[in-house]
Amino acid sequence: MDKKLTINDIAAQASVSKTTVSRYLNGKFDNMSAATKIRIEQTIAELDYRPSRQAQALKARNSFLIGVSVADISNMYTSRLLKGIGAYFQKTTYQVLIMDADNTVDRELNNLEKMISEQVDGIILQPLVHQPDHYQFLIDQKIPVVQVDRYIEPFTWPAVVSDNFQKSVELAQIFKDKHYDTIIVLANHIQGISSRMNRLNGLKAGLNDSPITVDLIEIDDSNWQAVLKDKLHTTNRIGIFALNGQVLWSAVRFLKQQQINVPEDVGLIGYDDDQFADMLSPAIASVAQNPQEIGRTAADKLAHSIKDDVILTKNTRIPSTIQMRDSL
Amino acid sequence: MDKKLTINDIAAQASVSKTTVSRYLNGKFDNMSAATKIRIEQTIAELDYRPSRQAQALKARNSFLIGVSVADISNMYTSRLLKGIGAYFQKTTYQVLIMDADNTVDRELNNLEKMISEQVDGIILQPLVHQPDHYQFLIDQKIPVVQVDRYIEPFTWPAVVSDNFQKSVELAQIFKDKHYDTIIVLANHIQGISSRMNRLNGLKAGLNDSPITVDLIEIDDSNWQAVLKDKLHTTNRIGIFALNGQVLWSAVRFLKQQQINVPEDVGLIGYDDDQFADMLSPAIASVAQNPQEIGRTAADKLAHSIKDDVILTKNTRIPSTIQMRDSL
DNA sequence: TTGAAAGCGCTAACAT
DNA sequence: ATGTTAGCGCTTTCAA
Repeated sequence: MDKKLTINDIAAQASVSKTTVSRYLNGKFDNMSAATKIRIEQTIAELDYRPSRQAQALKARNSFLIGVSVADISNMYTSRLLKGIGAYFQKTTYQVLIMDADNTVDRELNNLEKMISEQVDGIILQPLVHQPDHYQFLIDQKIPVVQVDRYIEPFTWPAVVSDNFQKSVELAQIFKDKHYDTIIVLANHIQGISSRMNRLNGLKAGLNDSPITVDLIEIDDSNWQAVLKDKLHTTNRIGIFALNGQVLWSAVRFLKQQQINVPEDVGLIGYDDDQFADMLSPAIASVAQNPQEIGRTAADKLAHSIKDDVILTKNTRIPSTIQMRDSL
Repeated sequence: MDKKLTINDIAAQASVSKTTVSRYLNGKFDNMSAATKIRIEQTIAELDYRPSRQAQALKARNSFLIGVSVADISNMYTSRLLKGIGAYFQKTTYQVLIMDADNTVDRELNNLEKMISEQVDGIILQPLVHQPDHYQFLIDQKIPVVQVDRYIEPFTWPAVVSDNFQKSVELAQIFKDKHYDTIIVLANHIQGISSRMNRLNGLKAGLNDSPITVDLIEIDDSNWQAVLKDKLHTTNRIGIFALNGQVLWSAVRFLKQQQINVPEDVGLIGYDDDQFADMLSPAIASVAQNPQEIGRTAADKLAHSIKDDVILTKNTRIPSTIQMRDSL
């Protein structure tokens, strides 16, 4: 493999100093003769030279790198989140370093340390842990961070999330109108995940003036199916509220397998994966978030936070919508 | 914001030269007194210092960055592909720079140029264009590249793909056994996308000893629904073969809306999104690829290609499996 | 209008 | 066992 081209090669080839080439690269044409400019331009084109971002970054003391840490890269919420983030930074000089924590705390930690080593200029974080002290090392770095989807408490960094609590209050009203007796909230490990907690708490808050009871089942629990089956043995009207797409599909699969009919035997609504929910028979009601907009907004906030060196700790809520369908 | 720590800060604090610190960082303890080692260790821990990868990379003449260019980040195939790639490089010193071409040729070009500027050590590419000359600038860079999912022809870089052709031959046998008369292949723009072409051509090859005809409908064509509807007006036994997940769901939605029954009126099988296909009624048969393994394999090939500076142009096929279900 | 030289944070050859 | 020094590719004074 031949050696990489450097600014010196261009300088030599164009018979100017590298200072002048550097000026050209940075658009400083104020005091440059047209002839020189053209010569450099042609040389660069001819040799197909591209300046090293490594070296530029070293000099500039910032890397033009944005770190993005997601909980699990392989779900649709994340995909769409990344779409929003990527589309934003595409138009800028920043590159995006995406790291997948794979829902593993150690891995997230490792990823964040790598980001620091990469001298990232800012981080978008979907945190796995909700205690701020877990992230103290990051706080100490004073790198701009924007949280997405969830947040640690108390607020240390701004967060861009869905209107989880409010939407669950709305959902509570629907359950009341439809005369449900019991709501079973089905979730992954919920403790400390603010989005999930808010979905649960919003529901409880919305139902606290009614006799409707709320039960939580975490599907990380290996015998959740038995527990759920047990709860379904009643003449009460029961609704299941699945707190994310993955959990929703677990529920659908379980109900199908148990030959429990929706909505006759039990009502069902879940978060995310709206397009698929629509295609089942019966069509499943769902709460549709807007992860792409969450990503875009977070990217925008981060960019401003980097540029203005200003620390915003406000929580931004992106509206989601309840899609009513036959399952409820 | 306070200035970043450098190797000089550690050297000063620990009263050694930065060379010694550098030796410590690189694990060269051969000729280092235990006392010095401990002192440096403590200083680094105390100040929470992390060496700058920018500077290390500049010195080492490589960036420890891997560029990944995907056609569209927001679909499940891609998510799982990235999972496999990320899991592999997680264990290495490489960072992954993911860029979404958003199915736009210009954007892919822009992304690849950015990767070159970042001096990436290698690239994993899901190419949008199949003419090698479109990528000539990349070929000229002599950066190791591994293609995934599809490939340009003639082979310039190694590719890791699914066994598309072979699996379609298998599928052809199923269509024959089930006495179909006509197969409608439903796809996105197919020209030049090797994976899609191979799926179509494999089917044709498998059917060429039978009277079964094959029709292609591209859903990029705005009136594909009318065309499809028209073809369905026959007493022939028709099977629809959707070449990816997105297309499959378009088909499902169309059939549902037209109240065309599967499998009574028409047979249906599609690529990808296997878990969802399973939950519909009737359950949809599908060809399940293994994108995570494709990603892992591509990452592994790329890593070797970088390390050994060896150019492999072999095509690697990762097996997929046909999941037969009620829809066919 | 242009160039020489210093320096960004790090590594490595060559001292001692 | 440790330090001095040069240099990676670039930008930026300062000088001419």
